[in-house]
Amino acid sequence: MLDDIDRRLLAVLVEDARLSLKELAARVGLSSPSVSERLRRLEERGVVRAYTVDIAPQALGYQLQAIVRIRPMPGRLHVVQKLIEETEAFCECDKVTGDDCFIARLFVRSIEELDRILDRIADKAETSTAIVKSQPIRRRPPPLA
Amino acid sequence: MLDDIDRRLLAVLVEDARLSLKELAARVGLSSPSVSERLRRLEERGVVRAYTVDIAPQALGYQLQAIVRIRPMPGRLHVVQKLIEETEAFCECDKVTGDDCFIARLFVRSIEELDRILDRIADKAETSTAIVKSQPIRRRPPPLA
DNA sequence: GACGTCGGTCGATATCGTCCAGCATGGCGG
DNA sequence: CCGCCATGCTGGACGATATCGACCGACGTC
Repeated sequence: MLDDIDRRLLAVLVEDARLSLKELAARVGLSSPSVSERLRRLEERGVVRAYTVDIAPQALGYQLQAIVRIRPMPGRLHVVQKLIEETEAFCECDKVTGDDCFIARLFVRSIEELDRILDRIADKAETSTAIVKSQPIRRRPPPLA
Repeated sequence: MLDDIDRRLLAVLVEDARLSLKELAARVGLSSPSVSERLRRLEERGVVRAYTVDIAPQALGYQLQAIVRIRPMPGRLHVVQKLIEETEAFCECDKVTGDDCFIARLFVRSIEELDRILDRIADKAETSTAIVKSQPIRRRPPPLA
């Protein structure tokens, strides 16, 4: 599905998605129109979902990051999901198998803010909160091989 | 720290980090040299950590995503952390407070692969695995406001 | 073996990025 | 209160880059 050049192209873009076509072309050993065409097709096929920017949460004042496991009370699943989605501080949420229905990541400016947000869920779900102390692995794509 | 234009710039870049300076300039109502200078400073100050590409894991053959909580056995913390870091399938790992020492995200091609990877940790740590069924919120930055 | 398709290069032209000079604004000291 | 400096913006010129069209070669099909 992806050939070797596509993979190298993606690997380069993971590092710097703003490189010029010319530079990308040089890195993978093609001409820039070819690279342009390959990118177009990767986008079209949905391999590339988006080009985006990685922003340091600290720079925005978010000093705290928490991972919350959320188990809605019977019959409250949809209400809880909606509440999570509408809370902007939740920056990632997965619906998973097992007792915990949702696992979500939360960025907050303070413990008080964390408490305030979790309080709003407290009567509809049980939550277990873990504060992030460090990130041995910060978001990376799965191996391209 | 960040003014309104910086925030709008970041908001635009989150959506498409490959837009030209000219286009970015038009979106925030400045000239392109100004935008260029603002980006340079956002990068310099560490607000922008990187420009990157969001790749669909399915396109690479990763059909399964799991979230694993990992509790190393006494004295095994560093060995376990090293093992996690060296396993490329772990694409995110946070060290957290609480009983679970690590919470990690794993991309795999099959249940067999998941089993194989967790087996390598099994004698050094207890793990609880949750398979991701859907993603109500897929990675987004915290509110820029 | 001829033909169609796909993916590539090359060169011309349009578009964009960068550099520079000059100008407006806001904060500060005399 | 006024002048001065620092900062950040703009516009235009010029070099760099993207895009488009024409063409080429490899490969698979009939």
